Amino acid sequence: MVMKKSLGNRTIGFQVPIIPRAPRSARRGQQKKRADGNYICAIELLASLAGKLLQESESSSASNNASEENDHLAICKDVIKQERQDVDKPLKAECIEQASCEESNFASEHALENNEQKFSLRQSQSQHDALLDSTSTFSGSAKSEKDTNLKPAICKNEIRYGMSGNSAGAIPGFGPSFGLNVEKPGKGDVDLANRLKDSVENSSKYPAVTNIGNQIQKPLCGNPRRVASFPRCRNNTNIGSRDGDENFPRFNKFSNKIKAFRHTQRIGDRRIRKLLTSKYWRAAPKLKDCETSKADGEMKPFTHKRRTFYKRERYYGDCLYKRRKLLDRSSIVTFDGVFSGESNSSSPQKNMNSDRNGSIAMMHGESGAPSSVFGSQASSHAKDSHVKFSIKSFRIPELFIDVPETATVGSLKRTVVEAVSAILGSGLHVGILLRGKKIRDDNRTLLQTGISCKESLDNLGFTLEPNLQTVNSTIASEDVPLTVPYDMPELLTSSPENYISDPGVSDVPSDPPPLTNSSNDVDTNPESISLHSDVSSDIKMSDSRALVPVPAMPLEPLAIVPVNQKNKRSELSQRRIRRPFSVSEVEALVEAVEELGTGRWRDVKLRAFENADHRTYVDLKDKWKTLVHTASIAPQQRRGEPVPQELLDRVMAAHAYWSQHQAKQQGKHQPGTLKITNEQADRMAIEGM
DNA sequence: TTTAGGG
DNA sequence: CCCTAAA
Repeated sequence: MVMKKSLGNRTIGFQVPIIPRAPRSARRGQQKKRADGNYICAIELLASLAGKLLQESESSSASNNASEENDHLAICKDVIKQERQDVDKPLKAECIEQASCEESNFASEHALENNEQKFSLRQSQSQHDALLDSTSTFSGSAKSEKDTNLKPAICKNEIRYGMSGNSAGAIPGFGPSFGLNVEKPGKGDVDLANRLKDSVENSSKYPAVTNIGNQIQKPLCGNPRRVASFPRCRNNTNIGSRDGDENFPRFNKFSNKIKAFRHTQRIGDRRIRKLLTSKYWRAAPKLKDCETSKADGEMKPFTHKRRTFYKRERYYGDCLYKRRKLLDRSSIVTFDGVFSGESNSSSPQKNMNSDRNGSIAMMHGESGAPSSVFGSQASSHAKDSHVKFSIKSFRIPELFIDVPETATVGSLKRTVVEAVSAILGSGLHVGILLRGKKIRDDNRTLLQTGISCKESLDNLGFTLEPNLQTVNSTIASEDVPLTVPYDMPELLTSSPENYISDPGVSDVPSDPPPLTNSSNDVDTNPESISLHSDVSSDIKMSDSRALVPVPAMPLEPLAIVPVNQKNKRSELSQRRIRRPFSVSEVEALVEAVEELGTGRWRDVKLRAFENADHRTYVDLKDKWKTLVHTASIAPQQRRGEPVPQELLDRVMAAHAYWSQHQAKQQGKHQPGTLKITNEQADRMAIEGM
């Protein structure tokens, strides 16, 4: 039998929490075995690490893992529960270092709570439970540790891990729930550059710090990368690898494993890719630079206010730096935004509206002033008016997974991951939905689009879509004032005025590490980072975490077939931006057609639109078609920029002429040859020509 | 890749 | 504008 699972375009809210966990089995230092099994996935690695930590901390009572694990689970759950109770208290504490594991747990937990309902995968209950368990376990282990000396180390690791995960970027979409606030700062940008520099510089240092952590930490570091690798990044420049390998001797082991894993994955990817490549998924995938994404992991840290944030930056510094190079442009801006965003973090509640996609909450505020109330709207769209977005989750494309009945749950998970990673691997970009409709015009301002109104906020949704590598690169919408990044494949654009960032989008493409951590996306991209930073508020933190945690599922080769015709197009390829023909273009077209006829669009293109890359011969043909139609209908019925009747007459004349001449006899016409039929002449006479 | 048409 | 079958 085949199981079909459909993710549908649903928002998957909480997946995040799940992600982090690795199967318990992975936990106890059994990594070796894992390696053999192809299964090694970042999660597992993490789990293993966690397990090691536990072992050590718990005194190497190593005996039976199983029982211990179970205990851990129990513990975790308990802890979680407790934490939940405590949850309400703000996470404000700046614990970057101390960042208590608890918090992290809490975050994930919280995320779960919030998102559970949203969880769209219709997994069998058992699977679901399994996921939860694994998650719990993971956190649990950490928790148990907290009392030990290791605690600090662990915490650090977590943080780090999270960061790296962020860089990995990835999947946010998929699991997406993350909260993000976007805001365009407008000021305070000044420091950004410096900050960035610092962060970058520090990034190199960071490793050292990490090392202090000891073995455990090392592994962690490795994990992120691993994760990164997951995604099929081939090119990986692997930032991680470099640093990691050098710094961490042990890492090599991992890397080997990882490689193996990758290998496996690739194979799987291929399959997927094939599938993807099929008509529905044309866009798919190239993997861009995977590097950045590497890490994954839980993203806890996210929020811890600024401090944390900075740390993160350091961690990722390398990545960021690279990214920056790659992306350049607006990234910085984004950052700025982010930083400024911090101020926002005000009330957690901000995010609260979720549309049906469950994803977004927007708020308006004047120049960054936190509008605590969600709808506060853009009362005045004054110049500096800003729109704040808190994206809790993204809608993802529907996925169909076809797996043998005999497949294991683990394989199913892997399959899902694979499918997800396949999509992610191709890169994502964000789509914006307003009242269920996609907004494609990136050049429109939020105001124009209506996104700034309260109502629209309620009906706003963000989707993650496979990125066409074709990047329109419109991205640099520098010219465009407010832009919704929507089209941009990779980068989020930060429009000068408003900025909406799309978390993860850009990064994602680069690394789709399926596994993990979602955070990466966000982190990776400067933009995303910025978003996160904004989120600093406690609540937000939790949200962000949620986002981060992307599911870690091991991959196994299963067949996943993205189907969805509905989505197919929307997700894969962006519809080109509509660009109405101007009168002058119409004139040029008419002229060319008069001379060349209606069957030589290629020539028409060359003759009259050679320099207009956005006008393909198909476009010209279509335009001609519409012109003919336009000319044949009453002027009142015509829409758009009116075309001079004179041109329409010529269109009709040419159309008639070439129709009669069976047109297309290529070649023979000399310019000016067009003859006007009587009918046309009459018409012209009537028109007064 | 182009054409030609339907959507 | 998109998508495709044909050529």
